[in-house]
Amino acid sequence: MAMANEEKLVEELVDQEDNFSQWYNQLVRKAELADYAPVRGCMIIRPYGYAIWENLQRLLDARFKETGVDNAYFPLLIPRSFLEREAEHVEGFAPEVAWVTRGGGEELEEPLAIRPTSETIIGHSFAKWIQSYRDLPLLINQWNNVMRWEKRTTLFLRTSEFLWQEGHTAHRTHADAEERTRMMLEVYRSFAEEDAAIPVIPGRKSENEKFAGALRTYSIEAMMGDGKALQAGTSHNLGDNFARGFDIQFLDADGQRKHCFTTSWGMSTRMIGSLIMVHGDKNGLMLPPRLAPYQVVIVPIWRKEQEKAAVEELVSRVEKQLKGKVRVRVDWSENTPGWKYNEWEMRGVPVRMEVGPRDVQNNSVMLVRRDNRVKESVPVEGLEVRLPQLLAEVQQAMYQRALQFRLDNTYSTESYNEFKEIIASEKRGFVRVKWAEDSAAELAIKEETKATLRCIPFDQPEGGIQGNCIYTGKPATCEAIFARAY
RNA sequence: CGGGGUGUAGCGCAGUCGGCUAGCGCGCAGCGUUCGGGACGCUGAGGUCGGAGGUUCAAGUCCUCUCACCCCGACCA
Repeated sequence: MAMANEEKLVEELVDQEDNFSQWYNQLVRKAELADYAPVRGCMIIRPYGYAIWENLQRLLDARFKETGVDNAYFPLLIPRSFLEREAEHVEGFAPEVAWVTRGGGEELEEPLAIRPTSETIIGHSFAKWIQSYRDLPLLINQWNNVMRWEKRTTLFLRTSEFLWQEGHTAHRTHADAEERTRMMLEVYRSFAEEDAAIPVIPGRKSENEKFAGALRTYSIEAMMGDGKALQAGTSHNLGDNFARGFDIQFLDADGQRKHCFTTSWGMSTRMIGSLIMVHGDKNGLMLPPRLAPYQVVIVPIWRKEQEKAAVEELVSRVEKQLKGKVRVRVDWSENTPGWKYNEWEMRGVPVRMEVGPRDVQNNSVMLVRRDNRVKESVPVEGLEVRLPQLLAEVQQAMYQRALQFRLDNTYSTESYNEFKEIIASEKRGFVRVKWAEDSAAELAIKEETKATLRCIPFDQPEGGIQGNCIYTGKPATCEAIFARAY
């Protein structure tokens, strides 16, 4: 008997519609993704949450390596003088840097910053490593932690310490740097859409929103389940700003000494927050199969001891059959089957496999999808074919569902009054408007509506823009997307 | 960092006008019956009442300070 998809079975979880942020916070903790730490603004990532991170790392790292990037590791502590070498950079990060001022019981001569990001200390190394145009491009990534002293924190979305990767590259020409910046944004886009099943809008950040010290910042923007926007990855073209600050020079083929052009790009544990808010529903998490720690949870069912023995035999046979093909977890705990169904749905496992006496009799198993609770009985022999197929279907359906949600909550308007109504409404959403790239107008809109310019999407109308800026009335130069953001 | 709120068992909470041995539900442990959508009975373990100081014969309860978390702002790839 199939249950209605709308039926809510996890009673303890508040409704998304009632209080989205409370739903989020409860879920992070009930699903055992993370916990609050004894240190203000920091979090403890629990094994289930960390397993998602490991899957993300593995898939994203492979995508980086396909583009020729190598991994390395740079120090946690950065000399103060380094941060000060790029004027905009220091100004942008100064308020949120944590400092080490004492060590070994003594005051340090030069305070050390706990890295908020590593452009500076990596720039210092790049200057030593790069001598010739033959040394370029230099393509480095590091998986690490960074610290930014945030005033207001939320698990995964904004914590004082967080895990991420930061890629740093150096190039011979500005065009090469720009190409790499866009290439890495495309890596993020494909990862988000194909692995995380999160549809995103790639685009360029406004001057106000760009990275401190960057020439240009690109980002992918995703819509969360409450209609708010979340920046899911960024890629910066740093021009020669940092190369000049750190003397990253090379001798070009023409015999001239020149400054490099550098880029940096990052994706963080915030992505896990994004997974929760994009895919989660009233019953809890819904994890895309490619990132789920367990793709299938087996729930054994039995009454009598002899039934249990037969079920055990079938379960172990299935486990062996799927080993190395599908990530499987068997729940042998003493909870009732119904309890397990709810528990693993809340924790977002994409497919549940029920194995009971009836299945033993038929030499089959019952598969149930997390996303729509559709059940199917599958013969054991076909499992290692059918299951990966089903997981791919779930992955695709999750992407489509998220995309449809974003489309349903994306608006286009030429009236600023309507713009304000949409942003102020319950569903929020993205608003796409004609725009003249005026920073003062952008700040005014933020002041008046709390909406920020998320990006100027790459996807622009063909044949240029007709009409005027929604705020200033000046001739529009592009279309821009505004939204309330996390 | 401003305004508001909350801190009592792992989680969620009650605790009246300051009063005697600090309670309830869930969870946890043991035993038994259950088991295809969050089963039940019995027995039991678990508390420096966020922390410090004060008032009092007496403080979970009143006062001061402090810390943490939540909500709203300001701030923030």
